[in-house]
Amino acid sequence: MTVADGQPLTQDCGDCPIRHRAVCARCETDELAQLEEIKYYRSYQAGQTVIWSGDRMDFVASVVTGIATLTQTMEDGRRQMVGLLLPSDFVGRPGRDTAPYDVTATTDLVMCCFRKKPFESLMVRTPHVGQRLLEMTLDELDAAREWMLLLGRKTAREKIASLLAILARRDATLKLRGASGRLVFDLPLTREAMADYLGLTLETVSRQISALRRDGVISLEGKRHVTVPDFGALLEEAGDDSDGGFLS
Amino acid sequence: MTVADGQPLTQDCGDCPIRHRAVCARCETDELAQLEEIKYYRSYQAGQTVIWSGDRMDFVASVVTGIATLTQTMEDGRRQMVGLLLPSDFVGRPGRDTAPYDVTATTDLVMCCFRKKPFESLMVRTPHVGQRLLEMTLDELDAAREWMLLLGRKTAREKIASLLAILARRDATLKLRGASGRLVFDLPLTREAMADYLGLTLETVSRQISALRRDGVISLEGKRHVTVPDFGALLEEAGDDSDGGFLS
DNA sequence: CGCGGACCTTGACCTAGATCAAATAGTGAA
DNA sequence: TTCACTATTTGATCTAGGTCAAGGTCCGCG
Repeated sequence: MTVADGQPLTQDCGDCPIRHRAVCARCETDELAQLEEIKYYRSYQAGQTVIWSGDRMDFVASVVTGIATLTQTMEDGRRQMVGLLLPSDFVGRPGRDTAPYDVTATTDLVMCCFRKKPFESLMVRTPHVGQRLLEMTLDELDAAREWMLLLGRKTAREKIASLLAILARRDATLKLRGASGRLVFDLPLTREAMADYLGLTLETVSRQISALRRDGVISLEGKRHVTVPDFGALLEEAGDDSDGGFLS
Repeated sequence: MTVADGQPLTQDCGDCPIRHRAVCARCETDELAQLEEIKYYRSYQAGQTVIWSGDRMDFVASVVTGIATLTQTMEDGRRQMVGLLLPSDFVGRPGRDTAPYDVTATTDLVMCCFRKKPFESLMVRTPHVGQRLLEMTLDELDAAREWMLLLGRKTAREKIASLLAILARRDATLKLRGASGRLVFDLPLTREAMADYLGLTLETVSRQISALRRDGVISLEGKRHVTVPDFGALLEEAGDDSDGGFLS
C-alpha cells in the first residue's frame, strides 16, 4: 500500500489487502468487476478530517489502510468517539445523504470509495454486497453494545485495559501472529483520542496508563510503543468475563 | 392485541400492528405468505426472562406488543442495558446460535417468532427481508451510537431527560398525536431498569427525577405517570443539539 | 543550538455521583 | 385490616475521576 507522492493510487481488487474482509468479500468475479468499475481511491493525512457531521456525503467507502474515527460533539464541546474504523470497515450508509458524525483520519488513511448512487443501484443487482453489509453492520452493532457496557459500567482502569486489549488483539490479527503471551504494538491514538473513546479526560487516561505500567501490566518505550508481557493479565484488568475465545 | 388466558394467539399478518414497520415491512404478498407459514407467537409476562445470555437460541423474532430489554452483566454483577426493544424491533441474528445478551420482558410481551433455519433460508429467497433487516440494523447502530454519547459524556440530569424524551417521543408516535407542547405517558421501566440503561445507580435516577419535578420540567402522578408540559424544555435539559426535527 | 508547539505527565484540590442507611409509599394475599 | 414485600424516596457520607495548574519531553524549524 504505497501512495505515490500523496496521489491516490488505483489498484487491482485482486491484490487488495481487504479483499476478503470488506463489503466486497462475498462478491463473485462478475460482481467484483462491477464494483471495480465505480471505485476510486482517496487518501488523507493523519489528523485530516474526512467529513464533518452534517455535511452532504455523496459517497460510501471502505477503509483500506490506516485508522479513522467517528466522533459526536455536543454544542459545548464535549466529545465522544462512537466508532473506530480499521482496515476493511465501512463508512457511510446507503440511503442517507448527510453525515451524522465527524470522520477523522487518525493515521494516514487510504479509502476505497464508491459514489453513493451507483453503489445503491449496484446493491439491488448484486445480493452479495447487501448480505455482506448486513453481516458487517451486525458485527458493528455488537461492538457498539460492548462499548456501551464499557462506557456505562467500567472503571477508568478497566476502560484503559479494555482499549489496550482491543488494540493488541487487532494488531496480532493483522500480523497473523499466533497465540503468544507477549505482544508488542504502537498506540495509534493520542491520549486525548483515547479519552474521547473511553469517556474520560486525557489526564485520567495518562494516570491510568502510568498505573498499569507501575503495576507491570504493560511496559512502555516512548509514549506510544507498548509491550504486553501477559495478555491474560491484561484481560483480567479489563474485567471482561471472557477472553473472546482466542489468543488467551 | 389480546392474549386469551396467557395462550399465544395466532393472527393474520394483514391485521398485524407492526406489519409496516417490522422486518416484514417491505414484503410483497407472496413473500408475506411464506413468512406467515413459518411464524408463531409467544407471549411473556412482565419480568420474565425471554433468553439468558449464552443460551442456545434457535429462533429470531419481532416484538409485536410490549417492551423488552437487552442487558449485559459482568461477573461481579454490574449491569448495563444495551438495547430497548419496542414493538416492531427485531431480536436475534441470522447466523448466530447463542444469545450474547439477556433478553427480558419489561412489560407483558408478545413476540412473532421464526425458527432460525427456515428464516435464514427464506432470507436467501426473499430479498426484501434482508434489505429491511439491513435498514433496521443500521438504525439500531445509530441509536447505539447516540447512546454511547449519552453514557460517555452526559450528566445524570441530561441522561434522565434524554430517556424521558425518547419515551415521550415514542409514545407520541404510537398514539399518532401531532406536534403538541404537552405530553403524557407512563414509564415502562422501574427506577432500577432506568439506572441500568443510563449507567447510573437507582438512587441517582430517583434524585434526578425528583429534581426535574421540582424544577417543573415534568410532573408526576404516582411513580410512573409522567406529564411533560413543555417538550422543548425537556429537550433543552437533555443537551441534544437538535430536536430530531419532529415534535419540537 | 535555542525556540515554539504538540503531546504527555504529575500534583493538588474539588465535585458529581456512588454507597450506605433509613424511612415511606403502594399492593396483593390472608 | 394487617402483614409481607417490592418499588421508591431521601439523607449522610465517601470517592473516583474531573478540573486546574505546572512542568517535562520530543521534534521540527529558523
